[in-house]
Amino acid sequence: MRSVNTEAQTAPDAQPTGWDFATLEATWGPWWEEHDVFAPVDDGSRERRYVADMFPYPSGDLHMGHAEAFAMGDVVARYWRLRGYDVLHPIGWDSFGLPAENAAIARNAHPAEWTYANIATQAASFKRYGLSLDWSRRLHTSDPEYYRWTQWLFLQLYRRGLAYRKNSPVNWCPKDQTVLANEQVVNGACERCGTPVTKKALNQWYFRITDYADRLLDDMDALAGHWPERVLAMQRNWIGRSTGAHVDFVIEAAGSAPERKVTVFTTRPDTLYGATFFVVAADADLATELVTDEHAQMLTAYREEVKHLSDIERQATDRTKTGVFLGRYAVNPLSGERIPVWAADYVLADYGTGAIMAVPAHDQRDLDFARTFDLPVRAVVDTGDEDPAVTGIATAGDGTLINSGPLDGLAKAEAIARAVELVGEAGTGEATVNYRLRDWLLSRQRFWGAPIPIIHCETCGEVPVPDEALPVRLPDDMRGADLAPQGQSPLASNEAWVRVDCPACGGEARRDTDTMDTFVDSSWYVLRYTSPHDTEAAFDPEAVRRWAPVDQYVGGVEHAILHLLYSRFITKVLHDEGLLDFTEPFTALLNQGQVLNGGRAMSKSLGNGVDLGQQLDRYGVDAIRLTMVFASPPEDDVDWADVSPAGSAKFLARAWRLASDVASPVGADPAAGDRALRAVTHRTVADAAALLDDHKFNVVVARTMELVNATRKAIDAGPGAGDPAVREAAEAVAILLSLVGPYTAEDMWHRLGHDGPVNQAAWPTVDESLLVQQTVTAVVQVAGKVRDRLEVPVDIGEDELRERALAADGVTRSLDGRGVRTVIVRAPKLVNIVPA
RNA sequence: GCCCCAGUAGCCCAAUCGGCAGAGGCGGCGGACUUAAAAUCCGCGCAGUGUGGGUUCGAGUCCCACCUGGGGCACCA
Repeated sequence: MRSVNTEAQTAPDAQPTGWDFATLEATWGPWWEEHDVFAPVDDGSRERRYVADMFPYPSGDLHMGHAEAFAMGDVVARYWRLRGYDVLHPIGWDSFGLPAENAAIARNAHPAEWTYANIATQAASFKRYGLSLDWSRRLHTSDPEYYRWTQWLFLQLYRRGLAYRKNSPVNWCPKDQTVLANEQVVNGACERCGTPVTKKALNQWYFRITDYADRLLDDMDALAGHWPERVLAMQRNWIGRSTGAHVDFVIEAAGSAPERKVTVFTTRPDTLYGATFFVVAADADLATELVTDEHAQMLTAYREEVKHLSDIERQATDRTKTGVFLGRYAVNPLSGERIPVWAADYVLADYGTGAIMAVPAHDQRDLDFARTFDLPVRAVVDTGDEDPAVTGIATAGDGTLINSGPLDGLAKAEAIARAVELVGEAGTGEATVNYRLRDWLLSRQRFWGAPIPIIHCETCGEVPVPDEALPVRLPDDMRGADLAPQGQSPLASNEAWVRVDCPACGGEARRDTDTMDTFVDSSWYVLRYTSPHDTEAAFDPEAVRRWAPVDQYVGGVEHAILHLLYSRFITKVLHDEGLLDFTEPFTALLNQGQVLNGGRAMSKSLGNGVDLGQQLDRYGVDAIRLTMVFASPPEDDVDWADVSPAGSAKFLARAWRLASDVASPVGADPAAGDRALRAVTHRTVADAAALLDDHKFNVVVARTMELVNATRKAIDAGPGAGDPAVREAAEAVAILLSLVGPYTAEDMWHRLGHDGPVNQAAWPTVDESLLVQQTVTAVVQVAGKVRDRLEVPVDIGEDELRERALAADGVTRSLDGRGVRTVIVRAPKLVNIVPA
């Protein structure tokens, strides 16, 4: 059985000699704070870089996942500082949200109490964790000074027509008693609490993110190579652009119902002649509008039935198709054929036009429906497969058009183009594009969020709260049971808060009582970091120009769509508003993996949780950070059962001891030092830079370990502790180690005789001449197998190397009299002799 | 079903352009020091790169097919 680290199984280890992490932490933590080491200078003397970690939600204390993510971000921030950049590395809290409200209800408190207590705990933990953050820019999205500008942002979108209210069936979480955005529904369940989501017809606020679908998609080209490919793939998938055509069908008059036109969206206009029936979404208004009196009762009953299905049930793909005939007929605009109109729940009200032409021969869903209700199936593309009417398997591949009048004989792609032309000429259709992406439902019926800054007036309608009246503050007299979910926002019951004079007419009016999705808060915070104390604007355009966009963003892949898509959208809106000169907020993205234990995510129910605080107590901050970084590439998961924080501590102690052993004075000229050790030092530093640029932090640690080993050997069994090359190596170790073990590295740096912070040291200059080797081992292969090695000068010529290789003992032995067919020479490293 | 990513030693992981499969660590084994242990130091690599083909003088690396694991999308017309 696989072992799992748990508190119960771990007996205290003895600490490695000399190195005492508790003392180092107590010494250097306060010293960094006192000397304000990590705030950017922002005076333009150095090139600026902006690195941000996805800010935390203040639920309890920091956990192992935070420890990993922030360790990664800090490597980048510290590396860039060493490379001479002026680095902005801020911290803040995503401090609105449901957990605070639920805690407040349980404890009869105000959500702010729980929230700010947790923030204080987390802030203390962040400081202990030794992160190189600029604390002066700290922000909390639940501060009125912040959410004032979130409300301002809402009004920008409102004024641009990008924020609107509509009545629509929306996702409703019965447990949390609030609506959810599409992005927050995972497999038909609430992303937060796992409760199956139901549909509810409500009037809700939306952001028109679909207007930006094309740009969100196309601008990803610029992110390729800098963002993880899978995140881009997920966003592409989510936006789901599909090209096709709108085609108008006339629905014939029937009884009292007049003739009317209904448009469908199809990606396969080539199959128009194969449409044998017509389907509208059962839950769309269109269904009730079309149904004849005779069939109305059937439809009502069917709609009732559909309404009671959960999303999970409705989406089961193996479910038998259901639907009702509406008593009407649609006319095919090309063939003139009359086809029956049905309502069914497999057609979605909010995708395309909520109506489709059904081509059962070439669409599996339509075929399933046709077979259930015994509707005709007519193949119009000869794909070479068997007849779908017989097999029950729709054919979607390429083929030759048949039974299709003017399209007969064309291939699929040609037929699509021709069909679009034909409907275009007839004035009954056109090419179009459709998206899976839906508008962003942002209103929430909960308390702990930024109130939507709209006032509802009977005379004037929707009136935006004037900018100077912002923020619309949350009342501070609501607590405990006042906040209990009740199907509408708790704010609605606070009459004193709701009643307000209309800003337009002065008459009696009421505030909008919904609050904003917390993803609105987090969609713009990286802009706020550039001027967090600005009281005149959401952000100072000058400051944004200096720092933004974020050069390196770090966070978990769980936000691959949600937060990242929303931030990209908001950035584009602010760009269109003329407030930003860039259109993407995050130039580069790094997704750190998860921290697992025993192959599974840590969880209470599995009992495999590892407490960060206890790990820090036991091994020290540096050892935990080092363990996180060294375990694997940043984007891979770390399994705590597979790693050894004790081993990390051992290495840190080993590195740290080097500093005390160095016997040459500060400034000793390394040129006089041992060349072999110097070559290792300079090679390591040069490689580390390339590896860091490539985010291979685990390899940087491995290379640092090598350098430590080489230095140890030089002290004990080489030129000795007094050699200046040993000092040079130890200083390089301190600098490299400062990326992941800041306390240990800082102490080393000072023991080595330096006064300033190690993170303000310069990245060591690499002496290229030390990287050049005099001789190199050339490998001699016979038929691809290594048969000999030769020490040769690096600049050996091809001919000479060939001769020496052919004369090599191993070659003669291996050839054993056989002749030579070809000799491939790659001077100076390799010769491959191909025998005859 | 479609789309992405990954399979290297008992384990975590390295391996610029296709060029000696092993840098680093964990574990294991052996040794030095010790009355003993801890700590420290030294030494030892045990797999031929998921499978099968292909290209090449040469493949962990490139191509094709497949297997396994992880993730995303999925009644989206």
